[in-house]
Amino acid sequence: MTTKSLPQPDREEIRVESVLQALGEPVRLQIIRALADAPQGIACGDIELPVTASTRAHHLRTLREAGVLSTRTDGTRRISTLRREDLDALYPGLLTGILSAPR
Amino acid sequence: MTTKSLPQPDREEIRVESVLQALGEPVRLQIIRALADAPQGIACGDIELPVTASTRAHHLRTLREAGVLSTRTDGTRRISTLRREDLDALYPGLLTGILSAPR
DNA sequence: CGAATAGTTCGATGTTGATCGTACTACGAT
DNA sequence: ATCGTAGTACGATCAACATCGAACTATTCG
Repeated sequence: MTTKSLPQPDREEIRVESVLQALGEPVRLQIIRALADAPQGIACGDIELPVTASTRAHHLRTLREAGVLSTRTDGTRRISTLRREDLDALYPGLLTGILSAPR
Repeated sequence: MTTKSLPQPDREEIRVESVLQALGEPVRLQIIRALADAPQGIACGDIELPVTASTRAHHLRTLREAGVLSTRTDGTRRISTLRREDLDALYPGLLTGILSAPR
């Protein structure tokens, strides 16, 4: 069992436009909320979503490339976690504000 | 000199997806930053933007309909202000987090 | 009134992006 | 080695949207 991380921007490369654009999509917001409830990370497939697997992969890639989440490989599974520390450092309050919104 | 406000969603009608999507566009983010620096409001045309007047109007409408800003008519001018109170109440920290981002 | 100014609306165009199915890769188990 | 599972990559399609120019509205000024 190995563990490898997928490419993602460094903290200083994260741009607020990309983060906001990434978060401004209903399915992706749903993903973020699921991740926020699972600080230890969650397998992509375990998130209930109204889209097919390939669309799900597309959204996860978008979020990862924007710097919103981190993905590591664990066997055949991909475990994603929110990059809470980086986001809080860059945009203090942003994540909390978004997550406090009524669902 | 009359003053009339343009239609906009009530606070409880504002949806976080719309807000994020509205903010996730470079030109619109530029507008928001200008508004944040002008609490008393600013005329649309006085914001320096790399787009034509009609595109500017389009973005201002998007932001207004998302609930991000308020526009009132003042003579031939349209004065826009950030709906900071509403946004802070709905998503505490969100606006601050966004505005604290490096330009 | 007519002209100038500030801004919007409309229609067209090009680009971006969300979605899907299919084919593919990687890993684990039998 | 073969099979099943988890997920990604690719190509196509369709909808959403950013942009522009031109025509329009509304207000102020002369």
